Amino acid sequence: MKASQTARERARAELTSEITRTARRHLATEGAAGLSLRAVARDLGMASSAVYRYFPSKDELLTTLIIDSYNALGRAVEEADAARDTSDFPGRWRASCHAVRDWALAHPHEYALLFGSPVPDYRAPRDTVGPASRSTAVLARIVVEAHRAGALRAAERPHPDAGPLKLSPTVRELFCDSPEEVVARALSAWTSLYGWIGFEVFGQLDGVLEGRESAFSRHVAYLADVLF
Amino acid sequence: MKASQTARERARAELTSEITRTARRHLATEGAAGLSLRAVARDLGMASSAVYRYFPSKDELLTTLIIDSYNALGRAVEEADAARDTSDFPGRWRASCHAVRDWALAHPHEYALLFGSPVPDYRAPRDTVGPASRSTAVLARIVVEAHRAGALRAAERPHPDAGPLKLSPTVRELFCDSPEEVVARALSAWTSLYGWIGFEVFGQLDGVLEGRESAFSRHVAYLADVLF
DNA sequence: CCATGTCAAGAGCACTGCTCTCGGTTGTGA
DNA sequence: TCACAACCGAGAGCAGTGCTCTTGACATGG
Repeated sequence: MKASQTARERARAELTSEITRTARRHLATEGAAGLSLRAVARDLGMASSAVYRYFPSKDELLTTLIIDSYNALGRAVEEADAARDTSDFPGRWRASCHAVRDWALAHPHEYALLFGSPVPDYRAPRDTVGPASRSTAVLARIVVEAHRAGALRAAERPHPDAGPLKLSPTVRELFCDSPEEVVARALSAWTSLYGWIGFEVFGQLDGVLEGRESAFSRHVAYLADVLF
Repeated sequence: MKASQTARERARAELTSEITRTARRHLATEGAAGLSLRAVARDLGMASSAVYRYFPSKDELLTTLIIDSYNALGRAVEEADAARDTSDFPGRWRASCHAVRDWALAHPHEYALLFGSPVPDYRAPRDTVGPASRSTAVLARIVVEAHRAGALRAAERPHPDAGPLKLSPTVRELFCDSPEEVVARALSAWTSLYGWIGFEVFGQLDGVLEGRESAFSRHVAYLADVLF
């Protein structure tokens, strides 16, 4: 019952992963907009219609690519964070930020797929939210643990003209019992991180400055100053 | 010689602007990827091939749309800045930041065209760099003038582990004789501003928090703290 | 008044996502 | 063992895209 079904299903799983693999290769070279089901099928030596046996639509294929990319980014950040001493919160912060940037620069098209202009007529299904929050969860954890260890100055300097934050339950859970000021500063730093990286990946910094590595380090240090 | 040619040329100019107008409408509703020359021609009741008399390629049409969008954003920011008292540097900063955000939220597809994932196989011609820097120039001017007026604390707190910035001549000119620390902090704030706005426009903040207006104000205030 | 240059339109090419049908294979329950 | 059902690949086809080339109509200027 197992091996018998496996004959077919193994071939199916094989071909499915083969499709995603070549699709990922196309995505990395041509970009999301240039990803063509027909081209993928052509590379695999099969009819374009056959691909639809494995992915009911291009969006479905895109979804698995998105999930894979989120996981790849998440893993990279998790590893960078884990490589540092647990109590070295600024070091963990810097390492995680650089991990995001390194991954983004190494996989610009995947980064564009995750954080760039949304693909038209594509609605991200529920399956993506888990992997999507993986890298962000690392950054949030660093902030929360730093706050618990008393290594965070953020909470001590609440901003005067600050209205209350209306956070979603998910985010509130991510930050546990951290005070609002901490969450607000973390949100600010989070978006700022991706602002720089996005500009760098999308070429907005192209004619602006060289030596981006050290300039980015400075940026991350400023963000850390807001937090730690 | 003038009026005679004008008969033809006026018709040509008329149709050209008519094309860009409907193209801009399509862009605003469908997005850059959904912009179709054939659809524009259909809306105008003419053959698709006729459009190519006015724009040699889709990229060319896209370029004028990009320039228009950059100018619209630039004008919005310039007006917001001009509406404030010249010496109220934090106020000008806040107003300009909010102007960028307001324009972006009002024109999400145009924003995506300017700051989102680059359009595949599209290379921005030189004509775009002028309008592109317009909105950024406003922010830079605020920082420079604040520094000259001695209203900038940024220069007083240079960052310890900071390598030298290798700026392009254009940017160096934009910031005149401002010290490196000021430029670095301005760069950081600039990217952070667009990081938040990009996340908001592209839906990254969708399930994260409500009351974005006040949360954004807080973000801008943090950025101001880094600068002023 | 006629040659010249401009223009819109149509056909056509190569490409896309996607659907449907037609055989062929494979797996399974009777 | 055999038949039936499920699955699978290939091909044709539809509607759409950007873009090119040719054709015929029109206005303009010498």
